[in-house]
Amino acid sequence: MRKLKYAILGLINRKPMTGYDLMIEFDKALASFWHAKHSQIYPELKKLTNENLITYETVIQGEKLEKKVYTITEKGKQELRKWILRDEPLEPTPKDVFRLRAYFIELMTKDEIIQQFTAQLEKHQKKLAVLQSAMKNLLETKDISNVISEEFGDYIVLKGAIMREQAYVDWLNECLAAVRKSDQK
Amino acid sequence: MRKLKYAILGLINRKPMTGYDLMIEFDKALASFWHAKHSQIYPELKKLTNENLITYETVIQGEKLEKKVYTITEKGKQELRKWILRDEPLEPTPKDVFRLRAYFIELMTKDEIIQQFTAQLEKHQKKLAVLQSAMKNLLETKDISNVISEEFGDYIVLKGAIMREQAYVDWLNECLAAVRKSDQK
DNA sequence: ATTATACATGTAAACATTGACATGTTTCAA
DNA sequence: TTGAAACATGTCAATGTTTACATGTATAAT
Repeated sequence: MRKLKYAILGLINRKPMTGYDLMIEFDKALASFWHAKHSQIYPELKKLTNENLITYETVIQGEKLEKKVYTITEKGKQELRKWILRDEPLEPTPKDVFRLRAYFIELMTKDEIIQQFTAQLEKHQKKLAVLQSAMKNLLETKDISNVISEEFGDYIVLKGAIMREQAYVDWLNECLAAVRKSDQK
Repeated sequence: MRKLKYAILGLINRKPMTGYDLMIEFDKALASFWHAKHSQIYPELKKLTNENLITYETVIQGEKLEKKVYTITEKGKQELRKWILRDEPLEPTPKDVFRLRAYFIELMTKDEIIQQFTAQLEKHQKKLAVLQSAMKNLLETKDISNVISEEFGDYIVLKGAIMREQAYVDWLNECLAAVRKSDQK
């Protein structure tokens, strides 16, 4: 499927970047739906260069530090455009270790269940708060009135991330309520 | 992390099973938060056997078809119990190809955006309907009053899957509404 | 009887991803 | 000025996952 290929192609299409820049984008803008380590990014950039989907220009930073600024080629743009319009079947549901633990709830005592779910709830609430503040910032600094724009892309994935986290928090709260009101040990 | 290890251990702990049974469980009961192909399951069963976490008994099905029914050992139970109580940091958000496409929305025209989001919405609505009917069935056939039971485990993960799908559907609807009401090409 | 589907178990190559190893420069604050 | 953090690029081994290869039995319907 080469999904990383398209993630990189899409980012470089937005604007020319180095491998390091890509790494930062994966950790910031794309963090709520994608991730890649630099050890995966650099070899993929080499591959994409060999396939003539991107090219690079070496730029000197300061005195002698070399960096490679990658730009998408026409061929790259064509492939990216073809990919974005593909209609593929729904992916299998993503793996979720906490749900796996939750499924085997019979292995815990009531106190342990409450402790596990509370800890998870706190983590997701924190994450939700971060996303909400990112949204506040986005709405203050960016114009999202144009639906066919990078800004609108930024907006909808952030909105989606918030709704997903909210659903997770709601679920954890419902589980906790059900467990707390039960009259078992 | 050996997550598959614990998924298998947890399932075999619920009741003795063959590799084939596990495969079916991954596709049915665990489908909303885990998956594994038989090509991954059989080698892992061998590994767990070598580690003395499970043992098997060969059973003849019909005339000569041999199947291996695996049972968890005391050691296996101990490791499983230790795992379920671990407090680990939040996993990175799962990858989602549709969100990746959505992020690069600037590559599409308004009509293409509507077409893409509508297709995705239909798929998630179908999935949601399947989950809801599974829930209806679960509530009719199982007693979930005991919070420390396999049935309650089945219930909460199904509930979580429904809430997650509902959030996805809501998100897609919001995106579509925003795109439709915009007055661009 | 035949045939399709489900049951049943494996291996091997390719691909995707992570974690560790490896190195060096630049910038900014104390 | 010195030290930490950020900038910058790579490789390699191990692990995780998918796809394809490979084989055979049992069961239920036609």
